[in-house]
Amino acid sequence: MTAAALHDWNLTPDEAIALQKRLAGRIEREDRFDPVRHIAGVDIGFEQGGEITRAAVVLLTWPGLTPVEQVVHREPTRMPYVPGLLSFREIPAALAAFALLTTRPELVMVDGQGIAHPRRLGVASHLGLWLDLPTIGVAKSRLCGSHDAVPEGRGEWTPLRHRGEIIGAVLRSRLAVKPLYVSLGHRISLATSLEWVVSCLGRTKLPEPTRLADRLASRRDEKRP
DNA sequence: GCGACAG
DNA sequence: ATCTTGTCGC
Repeated sequence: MTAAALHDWNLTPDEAIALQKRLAGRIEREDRFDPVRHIAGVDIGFEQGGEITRAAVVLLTWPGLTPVEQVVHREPTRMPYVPGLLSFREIPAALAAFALLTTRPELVMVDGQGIAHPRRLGVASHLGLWLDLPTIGVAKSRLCGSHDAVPEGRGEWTPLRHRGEIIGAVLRSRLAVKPLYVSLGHRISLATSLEWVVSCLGRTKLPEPTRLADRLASRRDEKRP
């Protein structure tokens, strides 16, 4: 893997798919991280009809989940949304936003899939590889795989399977609300990922890191004070 | 060949 | 993702 290839985000669909297959082999599925003092939440939003990409990162303390830093990076949108190739549309902006942080987190939650992806390299995994940090994918809907009905109890979950492999968990974060699709991104196990997501749940559907990043990315905070 | 399809 | 009003409920 050359540095040039890793830094090229303007690939053809075929090249992007080939790159994902190679990078997937680098994903670490077991826990390997330092004591957590800060957790970051990342999400991307769009402005001006999609012409501008807006990346937001929020840093929260652990424990306590108190927001202590938040950054936003805007840049021209580079490509349209293509299922399976989301990282090539969002990661460049996310990396630029991360570069603005003054403190480096020990854990990152990303709005999107981790390895619960056709080629096992969703945006959370891809970003984890780039940041070389533990990441967890927290998606609001399914990209691939199938699962049984999710138990109704808060915190309960059922495995998400794809081609005979357990690629994630469908978690009931709130009662009577569509479940969350949790999958390991990088340097963390599925079991630990679930523990962290549940630990970061407030009284809303999304865990705090992702919820706050979501608000900042879509400017919901300034629109609805 | 016919759907499905993160954000 | 984004566009959008009211409305039901803790």
